[in-house]
Amino acid sequence: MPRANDRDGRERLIEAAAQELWANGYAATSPADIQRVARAGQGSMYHHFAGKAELARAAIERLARDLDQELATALDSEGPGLDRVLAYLERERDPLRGCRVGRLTADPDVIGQDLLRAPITDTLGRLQTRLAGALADAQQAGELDPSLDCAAIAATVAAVVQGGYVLARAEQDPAAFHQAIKGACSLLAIAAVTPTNRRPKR
Amino acid sequence: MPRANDRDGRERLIEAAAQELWANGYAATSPADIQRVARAGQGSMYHHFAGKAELARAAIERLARDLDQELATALDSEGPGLDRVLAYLERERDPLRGCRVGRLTADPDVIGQDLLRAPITDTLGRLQTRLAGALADAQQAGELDPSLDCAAIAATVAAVVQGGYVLARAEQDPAAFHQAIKGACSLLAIAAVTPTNRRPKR
DNA sequence: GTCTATACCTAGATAGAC
DNA sequence: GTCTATCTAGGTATAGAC
Repeated sequence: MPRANDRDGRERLIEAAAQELWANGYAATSPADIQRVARAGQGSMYHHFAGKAELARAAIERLARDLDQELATALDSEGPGLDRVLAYLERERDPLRGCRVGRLTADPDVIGQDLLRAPITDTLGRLQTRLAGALADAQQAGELDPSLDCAAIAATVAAVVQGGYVLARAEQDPAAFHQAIKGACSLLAIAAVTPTNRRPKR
Repeated sequence: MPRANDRDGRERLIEAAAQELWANGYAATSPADIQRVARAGQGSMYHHFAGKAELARAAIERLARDLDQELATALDSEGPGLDRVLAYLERERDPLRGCRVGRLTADPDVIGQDLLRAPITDTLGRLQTRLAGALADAQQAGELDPSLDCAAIAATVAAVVQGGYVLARAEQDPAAFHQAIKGACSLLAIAAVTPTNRRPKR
């Protein structure tokens, strides 16, 4: 029975693979890298997993599950819908590290294998569903312009975060990420204070 | 002197490398791949370039220059500032293919070598400068809420596009990209129609 | 400039001992 | 379960002929 601070080899391999995938992506991560980080040998890895792809699958599911749980905590909380969306945008992050889930979409080997891509599709899909729900709450409460398409705004909000990582990595400067977030918040603020009956009914 | 339709080996190598980098990224692109696409041998490639990194450098500069020129045409045109920003957002793209420049930020080998990263930094930086300029024009013309920080909104707009690619690739569906764009356009539309004197001067 | 041959290393995986 | 040895293919680069 595995203990928290003395995990068995299988668990160490999954966590090492997750860490390497986050840092380097799939193509640039080799089984040897993972074994070194996990302090496990070849035999151990190939005993627990059929190969690189299967270990990556477990690691991606882990990364996706962890992020999904964090987002559930952040977004399904109590409080006004708009506050939840803004809190998501302003969540503490390490911009230069990139999104542990979104960054894998750059890897053709990941995108091309349904088993590897599915956790990514799910997590980013659930994120957008949560955001859209919070935005709908905001509209219900009269906090947000009711003419807006919640699903579209949710996609925009998720995209700003994913794209913010891209800009920050391109400039090697976290400020680029924060700029993009700031702009998104200010646009939402305007959509929030706009009178709901700005447009005539016909 | 090279002709357009019978380019020399060097040119074919650069274009093949650019194509492979766009499709697969740096780590997953091998010299052999490039040679096959370029219909060039080992000797040819190593005659023209010192190695994979140098060829990639030429290819990334090519990709970045081409995109930069396209964006200059699209964004430095005549016309109202806000129209130019919306035209940029609605530019025709292949969402599943990803951004030829932005996608390279996922590659640690690219981000980690200044010579490979510089064209990416430049092109995305110039994009944001152009967007900020168009937004400032819009503010000058009274088309856009003057309380907005143009640089921040420019970063947001650029991020929505980059992130839209991520979402589309995650879902393997171009609709995800278009949703994110649609939301951004509708937020800008609200910021556009908001009266400029909504906030009292003091 | 381009070709072929060669070299060395790593990726990825298997086999069998313990 | 983990270890070591081994294997094949491919990545990356060099050498020298043409």
